[in-house]
Amino acid sequence: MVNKKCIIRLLRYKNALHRLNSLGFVKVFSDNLADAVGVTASQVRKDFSLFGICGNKRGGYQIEALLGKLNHILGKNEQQKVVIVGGGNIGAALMKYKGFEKEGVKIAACFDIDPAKYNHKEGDIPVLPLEQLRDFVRQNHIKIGVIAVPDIAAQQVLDLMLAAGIKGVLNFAPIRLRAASDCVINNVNLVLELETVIYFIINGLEKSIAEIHEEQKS
Amino acid sequence: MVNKKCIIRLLRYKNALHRLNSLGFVKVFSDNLADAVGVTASQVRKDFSLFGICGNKRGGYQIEALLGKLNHILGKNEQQKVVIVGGGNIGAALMKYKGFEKEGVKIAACFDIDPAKYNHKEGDIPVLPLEQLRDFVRQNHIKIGVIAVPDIAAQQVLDLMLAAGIKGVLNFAPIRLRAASDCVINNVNLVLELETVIYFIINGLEKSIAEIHEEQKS
DNA sequence: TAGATTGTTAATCGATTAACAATC
DNA sequence: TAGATTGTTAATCGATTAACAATC
Repeated sequence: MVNKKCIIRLLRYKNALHRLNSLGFVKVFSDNLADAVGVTASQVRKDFSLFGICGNKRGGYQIEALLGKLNHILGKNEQQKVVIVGGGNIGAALMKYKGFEKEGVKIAACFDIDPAKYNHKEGDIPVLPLEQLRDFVRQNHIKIGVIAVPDIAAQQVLDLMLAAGIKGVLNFAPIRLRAASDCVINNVNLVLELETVIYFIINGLEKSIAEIHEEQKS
Repeated sequence: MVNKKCIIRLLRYKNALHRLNSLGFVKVFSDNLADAVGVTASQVRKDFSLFGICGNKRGGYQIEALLGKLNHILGKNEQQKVVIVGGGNIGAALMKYKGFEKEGVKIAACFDIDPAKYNHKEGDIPVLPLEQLRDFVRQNHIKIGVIAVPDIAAQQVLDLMLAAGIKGVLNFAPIRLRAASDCVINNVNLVLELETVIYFIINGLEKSIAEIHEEQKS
């Protein structure tokens, strides 16, 4: 089934293939990819079959063709534009972080209610008044938003985003957001992530820590 | 089985109980907790039974006693000290973020190799030279670290941390870290989190988006 | 051809949920 | 007592892995 974990694997296959490609490799076997990403070869073939990706019996997969298909599925052929609401700690960190641009994700603008944060220096990501969110999102056909505001404001911000046309959200506020079922919400709770580490340190790993490693990111 | 997802549920039960407690409630049924956290009542009782937590047949659970047990399991009775390595975007955001303190997590210090970041203003979290990591961790008996350095430095930083006595790590660098099996590593890859949202927006939700919601954080 | 690898089906594994006896 | 809720066992569900026929 195509769930979040499956997509994360696809993204990792894509990254591994990119590395192999730039090393000059032309073809790859499910086995190699499995090693590179840390899953079984069965898993790799199963994932591909879910997306109708075929290789050559006995001949493995052509890396370039495979990369092309994965890039298409993952939306890597066009730049993906996102907006951030909240120019505080997390919002500012995300704006400065180089990792998004590398993956074809463009942070188009950030919105805040604090005039002290407004900024439109050449080259910088603009930080604009929240009132401009709606028009900006519509004019730029933006579908993805990041919520990086205090808990108390998060639901309101989500509602604004959805009204403006945003379809998917990465939410850093540690609250449960209510949204229509056709809206994708992915929550990242940094405190919770740290608290799980604390638990396993306090209580020892013997109670099967294997699962935390499952989260291994490529 | 006690895995990361189970611990996250426990943390949410704890949060929900805290709210109920401050509203003056004295007892709670598995049903109420299930509603509050968004799981089934069976799941709640199963989780509790895994940790040997018993209620009263017919009478539910005493909130205070239950909170006490969960706080104990989750290490909430003592303040948990952590260090951050990397005072860049993410490290700085984490230091300023108020959410950790509220949950009894104390960021004791941050370490960096860039002297421009060093700082020891009264009241601020000190940013110290990386060379001091080892002594600081040992003297303060710190077991938990956060890696917020560029990918290229992450493995080296992990090795330093482990050598200093750190047992568990929250890692923001998007690479696979190698560590002894008795070390807990929890990876958070912000780019990947956003990329999964992008996938589901591009390809529509019909392919079962249910699972991304599973990540709902309390 | 013989050998190796895919694609898919069946088996396994693990986690969640339902059911229900115990009992307050 | 009758009714409601727990704690636990059994059933279900879903995802991963193993196996193997197809085939290059």
